[in-house]
Amino acid sequence: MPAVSKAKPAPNGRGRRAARASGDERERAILETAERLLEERPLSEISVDDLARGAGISRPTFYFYFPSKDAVVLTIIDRLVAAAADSREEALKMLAAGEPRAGLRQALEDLYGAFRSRRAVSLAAAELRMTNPEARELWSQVMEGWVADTAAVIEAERTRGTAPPGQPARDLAIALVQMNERVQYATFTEEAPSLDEDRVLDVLVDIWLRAIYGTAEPS
Amino acid sequence: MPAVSKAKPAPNGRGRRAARASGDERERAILETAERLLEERPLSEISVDDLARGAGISRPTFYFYFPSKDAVVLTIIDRLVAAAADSREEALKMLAAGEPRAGLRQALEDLYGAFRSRRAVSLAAAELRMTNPEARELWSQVMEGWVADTAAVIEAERTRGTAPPGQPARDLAIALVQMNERVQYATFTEEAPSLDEDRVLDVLVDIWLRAIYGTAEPS
DNA sequence: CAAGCCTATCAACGGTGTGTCGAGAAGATC
DNA sequence: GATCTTCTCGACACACCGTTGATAGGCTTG
Repeated sequence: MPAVSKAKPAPNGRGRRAARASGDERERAILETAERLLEERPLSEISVDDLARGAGISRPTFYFYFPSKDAVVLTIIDRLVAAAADSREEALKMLAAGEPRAGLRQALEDLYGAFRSRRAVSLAAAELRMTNPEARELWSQVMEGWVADTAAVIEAERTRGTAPPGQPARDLAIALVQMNERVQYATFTEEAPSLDEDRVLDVLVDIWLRAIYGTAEPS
Repeated sequence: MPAVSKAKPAPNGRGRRAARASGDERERAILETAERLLEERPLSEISVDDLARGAGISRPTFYFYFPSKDAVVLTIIDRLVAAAADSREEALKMLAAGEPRAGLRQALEDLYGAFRSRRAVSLAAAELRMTNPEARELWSQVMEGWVADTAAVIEAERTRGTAPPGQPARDLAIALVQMNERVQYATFTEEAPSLDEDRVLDVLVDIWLRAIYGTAEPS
């Protein structure tokens, strides 16, 4: 991969140029085309040519704006992730101050909503993660954020004496966060065994509560 | 796709011919090459040519034995799934008769082991699921099997009075089974936040027990 | 304003991978 | 030994990728 022209050292790390003037519109057109096409078919069935044509330019010109198809999708995912991070902060405030059940429900609901509202992008992220290390890294950071927050909440509840001891808080957090990811993904794709859109949060909240606050002493 | 010669109507539905004599060895060679290469790199970085050369034949000859790279991997996954299904039956016997904690632990351990012992194939299955409908369908059936069994166990425990009521048994089962899939996948790939090989079962068993047998009444 | 310099564009090329077609070789079977 | 079946591959057509080099317009700036 030869240098991406010299240019200014890209404000965003994603490798697309700074972009100015009319080129800005083109760049937006590419991103919008990508989002539009992702509503229709999976990432693997979208070519660079599709993106270029959709944005009204030729394939080589596409490469003037983005170094690859993956870079386009990563830019889109970046935005989704940023939006979801805001949701997370909101949710944590609510959780920190009070009622566990209501707070947790609100938190998981916001999170679910953030991805539900951009279903196609969420699915593309999962697809890209399979083949693209950068996407893997990005998603890792996202997961790590939620795990850290969740672990902190669990620790706090245990210290407060409202939650009983058990598995290490971080381990519990990892499993719960990963459960949410998988269950939500299944719901989005409506794959074979999956939870209904309107049941998924009830079930997840219940498991979180039992895992965090419950003790299981089967007779 | 023109008819696969006429031949006998393939014993297996996967679309490869019945194969006889020396062709049998070739077919095995292809499958073994695929498994070997999957230990080294992801499915997306293996070409039909790699498989052909690995089996000592040319690319066109490969197509005499399998209609595509995907078909090879599906055949391999088929076998893994069959082996795992055996594990499942074993595990259920143990669960049906007695101690929930020990039984459940044993069940999840067997399941984990079945996929752990063929880590590369398990990861390839996950990768293929993203792009191949047939792989998706196959995996769906696998998940459905475990969900059905798990739901049955939960129902039974509730009827026996050993487990309290709660979310519908099937919904609970779906979330738990999907959690296991995701958590185990993360452990296999050692991705960013993931559970240690030797902690993963402790954590999963604990969550299952709390989700099934526990009630959560946060103060 | 002419000379230079960025931004933006694309035709054409070379490369990799896929799947098919048609022409055979090699070994049974009649 | 003629024929059929199994098995093999060279050569092709196609799709997609990423790069090169040439060009055209705008915006400085001396």
